[in-house]
Amino acid sequence: MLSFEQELSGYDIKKWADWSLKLFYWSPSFSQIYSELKRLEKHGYVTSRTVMQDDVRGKRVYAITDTGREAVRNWSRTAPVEAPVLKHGVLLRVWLGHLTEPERLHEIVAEHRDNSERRRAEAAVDADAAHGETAWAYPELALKWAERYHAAERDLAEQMLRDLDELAASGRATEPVPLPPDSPSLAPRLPGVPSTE
Amino acid sequence: MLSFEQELSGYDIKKWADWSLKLFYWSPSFSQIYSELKRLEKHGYVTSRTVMQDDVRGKRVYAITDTGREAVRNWSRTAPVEAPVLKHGVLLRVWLGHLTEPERLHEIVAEHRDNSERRRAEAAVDADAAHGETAWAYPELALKWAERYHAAERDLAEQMLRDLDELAASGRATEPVPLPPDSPSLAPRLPGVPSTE
DNA sequence: GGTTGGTATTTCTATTAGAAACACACTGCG
DNA sequence: CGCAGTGTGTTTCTAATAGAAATACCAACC
Repeated sequence: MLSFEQELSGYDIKKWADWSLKLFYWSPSFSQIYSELKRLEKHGYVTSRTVMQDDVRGKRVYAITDTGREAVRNWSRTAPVEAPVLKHGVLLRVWLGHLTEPERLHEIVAEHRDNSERRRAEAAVDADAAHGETAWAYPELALKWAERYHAAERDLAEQMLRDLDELAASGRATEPVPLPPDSPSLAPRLPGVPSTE
Repeated sequence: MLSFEQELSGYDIKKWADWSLKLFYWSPSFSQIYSELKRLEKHGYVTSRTVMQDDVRGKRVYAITDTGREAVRNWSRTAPVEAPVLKHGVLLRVWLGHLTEPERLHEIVAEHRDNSERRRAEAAVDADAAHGETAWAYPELALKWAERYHAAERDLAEQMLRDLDELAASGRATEPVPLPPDSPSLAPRLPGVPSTE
């Protein structure tokens, strides 16, 4: 992110990542960002200086070095093309469809479809904001890709709803045994169990 | 995975996850699987027994308990619908397009398009293998979804290639300064630097 | 005057990945 | 026969990453 040639603090990076990077990559945690910046500086890939905001408060901003720029450029050009990593909780629950009543499963997928459409619209707004700025030509391409990606995700959910309906109509959907009203529950966390005793 | 009612060892789970779950979720590591099975057993969600394969060697297989089945069922029905997590290295490199020569970027995206088509075809084969088995009705739906997902990913890559060509034609693609032949390199790891001194 | 919210960073714990080591069985090959 | 390679099955170690909380200070708002 520093290769865009602006001085950034750890906090700046987190905000920017949440806003932009998040559309096609996970946004790293604060602890990750701050420790990584220190490591990058130790290796000479970035330098830092303290900017005073008033008499008392300062913040540390980082800038990329020539070494760092060449290193990240070299990475981007030569790293192997790897498969995207996906963690799709909704699909996991479809895969485990035998656990859920067909109507509830339908609801879950429908909610995902609606969320996808909302995310598509958000990406469209961001892509418009970047439009025309030469400095943001590539980020704009990524945003346009994100817009289409979420549209595809929405359509895939729509098709899944049809598949689920068809399965229910065919009678091959196995209804699970009903739960007692106060069944023990895993916290909504995946894939493990809560670490609490 | 144990809710499919088969006794499985940690090794079985890893193999199955690599084969099937991987299409829409990450496949957990061995260390994660084995420690999680122990924790699940401590909480009473699974039980285990040792199966002797010959006089010397045995393996530990796990089975879900009633408590465990109700817990995972409850999770699947009530967990909030969360956004899928995506880590798309190729898109990250497009976003950082100012670092790479346009021709090289084109190659990277083209390779990703080809990989997506290959993965689509693989999912199609697996979906056929599951076809018709009532016990695998939901996994089959997930596989069909994966097939369409990879087709969409392929098409999005194709469209990205057109966008890249258009950007290059417009002259707004900023060619990076050439690298000296022996530039320092980051290991192909993201987003940090290698931890070696 | 007190609450809320934003900036900015550190620290702690838990989760997860990844590699390696270990042990044994089976197969193919010279 | 010996032996390399491959697959099953599990454990252990280290590193990476997430997530929450704590700390501070300032500004805006009621």
